[in-house]
Amino acid sequence: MMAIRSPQPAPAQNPAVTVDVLVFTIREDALQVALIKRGIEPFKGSWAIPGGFVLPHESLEEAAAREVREEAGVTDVFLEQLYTFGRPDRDPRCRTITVAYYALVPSVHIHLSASTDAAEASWFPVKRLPPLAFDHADILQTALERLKSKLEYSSIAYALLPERFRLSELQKVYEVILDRKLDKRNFRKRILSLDLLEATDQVDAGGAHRPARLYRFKERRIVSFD
Amino acid sequence: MMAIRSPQPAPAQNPAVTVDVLVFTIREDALQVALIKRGIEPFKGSWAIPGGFVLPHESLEEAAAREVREEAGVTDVFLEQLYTFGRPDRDPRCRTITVAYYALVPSVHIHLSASTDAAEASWFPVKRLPPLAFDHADILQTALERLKSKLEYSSIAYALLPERFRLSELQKVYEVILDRKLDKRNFRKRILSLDLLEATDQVDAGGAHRPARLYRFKERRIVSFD
DNA sequence: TGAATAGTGTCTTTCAGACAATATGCC
DNA sequence: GGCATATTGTCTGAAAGACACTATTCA
Repeated sequence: MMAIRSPQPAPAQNPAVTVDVLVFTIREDALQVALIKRGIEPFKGSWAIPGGFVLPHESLEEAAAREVREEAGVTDVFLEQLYTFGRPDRDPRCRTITVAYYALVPSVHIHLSASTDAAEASWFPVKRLPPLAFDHADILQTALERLKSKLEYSSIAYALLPERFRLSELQKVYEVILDRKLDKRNFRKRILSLDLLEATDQVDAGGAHRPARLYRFKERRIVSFD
Repeated sequence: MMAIRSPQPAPAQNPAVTVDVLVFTIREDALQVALIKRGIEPFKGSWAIPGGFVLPHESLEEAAAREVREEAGVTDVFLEQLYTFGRPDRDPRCRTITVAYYALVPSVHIHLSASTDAAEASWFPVKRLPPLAFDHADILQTALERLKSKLEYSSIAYALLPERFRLSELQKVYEVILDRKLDKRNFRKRILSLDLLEATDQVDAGGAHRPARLYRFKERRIVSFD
């Protein structure tokens, strides 16, 4: 069976396409996200997820990686496409479709840079966010859900930690993302049984207490379990 | 700390944005996908995933729903965004970014329609696909992985079945998507323990054998378990 | 009565979760 | 020796997976 439908012509003007990147890290025992304060209208003075146009020669992922590099000065970070947001009215200026990515950077000193159309850049704990521009609150919510669910069945946590870490640091990553306390014995039993980690022969240079053994991920890449 | 980076200006011309939709159904005990035979260059004569431009006034999801309606003549189907594909060279004509969706339609007679730039539309079992245009083989692969994983932890199977169905039909849905046989007793025990189904007082009008009880989903919407 | 599918129970293993005491290094 | 964190095991309940026979209807 065959029928003819009316064609949809190419629109007179294409929508603008941007890539927005949520850069997450763990700081001060909290999950934090990098935001910029907008220096131009619309939403001048509001905080927003950093992003920019996709250039003609680059892929979406390359555009996202460039954004992370410009924003946080880091390369080789975990970067994954999140979702594409395209409500017709999401940008009052013109039709804009944004492909959102999220990046995970290790909890070390990350130097945020403000871009030209941003007055300021800063980390915010995801539990204490300022009002966000555009539909960025939706995007952030989507990212937090993805992060929680991926943490449960994959090894993404490696991307938030330095190469060597204490098991208690790894547990803290799980706790701040899942937003609940975990039992130490059960956590260690489960995480070690996954066979993703190996103990190193080093211990940390901690404080006035028993030093902890340092572990590392056997592979510093995403592995799914379950 | 603050640094100034060079701005990325808006590109002289925006990329084209399309929505492609993988329409899946179960036919002849196989997972099948609707494809169109391209009537125009490039890839004239190749099979492709149906799609089209996003119109100025519609959201991405509305564009995808319109595509399903035009292609398969059905509304109210399960529809979910899959992934956005944007390799710079994926369309030889011009920079084109496609937001891929997938739809699940019940295994009843679906009347496929060819659009104007398609010579023909047809169902293909996903295990016997023709060569596909553009990067559509990648898109299909991504969809199959998503479908398998969502089947395991959500109730999407409802969208592939009529309102009332035999448990053996439901099991078949799982088997053809996961591409492996399942044990009948374990399958029934597990699926019934999820408390998503309810038995109706009807049995099917089957053949020369004991009739099967018909079940239905308590809620015809996606529910996640695990 | 034979063909075809429907329908059902037990056992074993694995995993998750509740739960508390001892060990070690540093000051 | 006191403090702060590290490290470790048992029990219980739930769920997954292996596995085979009886029931029912129709031709």
